Amino acid sequence: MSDLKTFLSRPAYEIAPLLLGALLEREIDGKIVRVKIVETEAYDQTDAASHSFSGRTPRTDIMFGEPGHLYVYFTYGMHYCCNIVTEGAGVGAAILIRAVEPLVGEDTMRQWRPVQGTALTNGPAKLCQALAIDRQMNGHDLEFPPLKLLLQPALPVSQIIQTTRVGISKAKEVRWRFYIKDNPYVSKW
DNA sequence: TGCCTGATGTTCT
DNA sequence: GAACATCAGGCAC
Repeated sequence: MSDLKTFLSRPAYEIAPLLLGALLEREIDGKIVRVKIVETEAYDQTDAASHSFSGRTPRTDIMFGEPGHLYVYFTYGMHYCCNIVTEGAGVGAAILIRAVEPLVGEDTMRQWRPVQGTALTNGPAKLCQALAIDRQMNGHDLEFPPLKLLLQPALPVSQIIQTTRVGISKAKEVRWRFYIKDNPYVSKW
């Protein structure tokens, strides 16, 4: 198993803070876009707010698969959100990418999402639009183009804030949301 | 500045 | 048929 998949073969709530600062490299129409992950949320099957809580279905099949793949779902009739699958095959766990910071190719991202300022990527559905991620990317292996996850050294604990999650109706008390302190791209919700 | 609501499709009960 | 891991725009203050 690759280093990336070995790294991700642990509980989602352990990995979620470690993914802060990691990079995503996306290739769109031959152009490279690189962003830094600044906000994550962990979900697993013991968690009533998780898609995998009620068992494996055709929709959540990816979450129960091999770690290191992308789980893209469609929600509220208009939005995509993307998750990184963690733990082992058969365990329904994933980490929602809630916000990223543009590093390279911001112009390309604004072609897909023509807005000003941090609204480009400061929410889970927004970053999917800016990175041109949709259902066709569901199940993609993050070791390969056109979307790669590049791990970085863990951030100092003093830079990481841990809170309850947002935008959910169940299991609100679970403190599995992590974000980088003082980063302007962290979502306001 | 902050609350409220409409848009809209997929999934599961 | 209802719920939903959202967002943007409108209106009140």
